[in-house]
Amino acid sequence: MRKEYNNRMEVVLGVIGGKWKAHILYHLTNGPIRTGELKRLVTGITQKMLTEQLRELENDGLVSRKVYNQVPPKVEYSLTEYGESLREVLQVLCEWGGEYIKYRYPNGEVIIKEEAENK
Amino acid sequence: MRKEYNNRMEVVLGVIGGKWKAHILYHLTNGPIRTGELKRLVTGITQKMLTEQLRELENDGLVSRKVYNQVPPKVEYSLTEYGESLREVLQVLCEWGGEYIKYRYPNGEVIIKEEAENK
DNA sequence: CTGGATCCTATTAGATACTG
DNA sequence: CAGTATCTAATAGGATCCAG
Repeated sequence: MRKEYNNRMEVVLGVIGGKWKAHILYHLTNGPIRTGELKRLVTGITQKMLTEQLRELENDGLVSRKVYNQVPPKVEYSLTEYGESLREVLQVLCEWGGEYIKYRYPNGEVIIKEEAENK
Repeated sequence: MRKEYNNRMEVVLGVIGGKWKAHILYHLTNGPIRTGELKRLVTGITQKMLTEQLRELENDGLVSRKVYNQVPPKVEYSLTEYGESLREVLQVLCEWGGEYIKYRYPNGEVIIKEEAENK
């Protein structure tokens, strides 16, 4: 199937767009992680969505899936070598997010839990 | 309404996430643009979605809307001063998109029209 | 017990027609 | 031309089931 894109933004959104992917990838930048842990970290995602999104990321070459043949089952996801190239991109996104909150809610009306914890 | 985020990625996705926003903002980085032109550039978007997304971006302080009181109507959208801070972020995303295509389709099986035109 | 699949419902996006 | 309203189609969410 031959696909055409109108511009590079279409490419990016095709690969890491949607409601969950950037979020999943963001957590994967901290190293390999098991399904359950990932599900816990990506707030609000369902098992179904998580599996679907991970499969797509695998097919796009950004994530690899490692199955440990044991009971109880253990599956770990991690960034592929090429997936690592997203680290910087995700970092830029996150930084902007942090600045945005400061800009819009300078008096701390809105908080980011992960950062509040580090105090 | 007091909102809480678990991390900065949630913030970013809340503001520029979804199927269309990054795409719209990307075109706005080229300067003020009329509704119809924007609709033409954001491939596949419907009038309804375009209006909805622009309203949300307005409410989040990233986009401003200027109405010219004339017949036929003319409305122009542009980035706000703060919205300009997204320029760099969108740029990083686009660059990654360009690299990704080269990596996955090194023999040019997939093309990006906007770039093909510049040859 | 963990990871994943399936089915059904709820929510959101798309298509079309209409108004100022 | 820009925007709204209504209806339909697609997609996400929830509950439940299954395999190892």
